[in-house]
Amino acid sequence: MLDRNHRANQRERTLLSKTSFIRALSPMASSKMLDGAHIATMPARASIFREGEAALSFYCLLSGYVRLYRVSRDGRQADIRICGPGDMFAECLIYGGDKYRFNAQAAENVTLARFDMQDVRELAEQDPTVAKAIMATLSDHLLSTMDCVVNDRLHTAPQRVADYLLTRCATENGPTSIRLPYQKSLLAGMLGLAPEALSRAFSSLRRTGVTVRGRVIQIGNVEALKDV
Amino acid sequence: MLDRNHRANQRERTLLSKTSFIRALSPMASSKMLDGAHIATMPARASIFREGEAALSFYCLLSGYVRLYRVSRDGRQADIRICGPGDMFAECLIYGGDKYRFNAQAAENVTLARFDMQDVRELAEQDPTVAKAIMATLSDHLLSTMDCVVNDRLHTAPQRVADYLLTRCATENGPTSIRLPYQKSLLAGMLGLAPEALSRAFSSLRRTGVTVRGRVIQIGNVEALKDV
DNA sequence: GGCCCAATTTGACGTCGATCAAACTGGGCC
DNA sequence: GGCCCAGTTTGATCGACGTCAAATTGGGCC
Repeated sequence: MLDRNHRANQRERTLLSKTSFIRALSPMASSKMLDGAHIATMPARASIFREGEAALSFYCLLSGYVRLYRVSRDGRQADIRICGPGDMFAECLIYGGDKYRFNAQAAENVTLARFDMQDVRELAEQDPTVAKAIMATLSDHLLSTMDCVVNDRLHTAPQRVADYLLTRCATENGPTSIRLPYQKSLLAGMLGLAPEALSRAFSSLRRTGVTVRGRVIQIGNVEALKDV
Repeated sequence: MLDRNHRANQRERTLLSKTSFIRALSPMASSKMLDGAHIATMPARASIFREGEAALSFYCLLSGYVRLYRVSRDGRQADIRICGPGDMFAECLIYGGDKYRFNAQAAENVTLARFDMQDVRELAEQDPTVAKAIMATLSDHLLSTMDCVVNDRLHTAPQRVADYLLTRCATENGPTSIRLPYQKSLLAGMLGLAPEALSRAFSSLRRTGVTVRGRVIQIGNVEALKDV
């Protein structure tokens, strides 16, 4: 399951220190967290944990993308969140139950830091900056999951895609272009769409000046996307 | 907007003390929270706060139901969560930004306790039980919002209704009956359905032994609902 | 540069749920 | 008990998206 599994080396400590979670900690707490981190690399499609397993650790992603999803009785999958470099996941179980509530899978080769829940719980009791950082992360994830519900319920496929493109645009107006950091099928899942529906949404955005070639998306006019 | 607005009296302090949030606090923190609570009653349909307003307070509901929702550009509404007695809401803004991110509206006559965010932030720094209780609440809300996304994406209307009924069933098997605590249109919204779709879902569940008369739902066999 | 295979796109079709309009009902109130 | 009206149900229609199958493409690799 785990390719490698070791304590964080200097390079990995530096990467971790740049994440918003670790940066929010006091120097003392930060170094305790770094000392407690276990680093592992996993190949694409590997399972990180499964729904129902005992939730002993939570994770911080250093490189690659991870898919959090649940499976229905008839085998269909629904993505809950896609995590990228710097994102934490399963932190909702620090005070939220003792079993994982969804599956986590590497969407490509990934490097991740694993933290022991119990250790962090104890750290949070002693150092208020730890509790504060956890609360900030939980709030952030809660708000974006709420956004997800609202998007699903109010927007059509082309609108969700336009929204997504806007969040990843550097500029506020005019033409620009974006390179997707992952496969389209992953993007489809995070928008709650079948890959075919994403493809059709892109092609319906052609009239709005959006051109797709592989992972590169050309946007004729950012303003125009705002009123899809 | 606010009918009454006063400090919590004995009756209200008792109600508040029974909520899972307050019960998780140390005696000291608990009494500070109760002292800081402002009680208000509001009539059905009244707005409690709107998206974009400065987020100065969060709330704990003492009686009635509150709808959290967002409005799309073309005026359609999507419910994010329905809160009942004992539920907290807008607590995700304690460490999650300075503006409300959704609207809150009384679904019927409600009594609610208002807490000053800044006061509670300070309390959380001093007393770890406060931070712990906030984290537990945030985790709980995050997990149930994730459930909501998954339900929307994987289940049809009859399945969502069956799920809902199962969560509110006292018994594990055999026949039973349930009384909805609110209007069907509110239930429809929380399941992400139009009222018509909820009605049709109920009528499609008749073949599974579900009978509806007003707010009373008769269930022939709880087991049967599990494999809708 | 060409090959190859997985990823993506396109086409055809079915189903689910939104919407609008009209009929009905149940529960609060006198 | 009867009235009344908001809330709910029913009917008809439509658009959006999922699914399956087949065609196409792009990007990694030699």
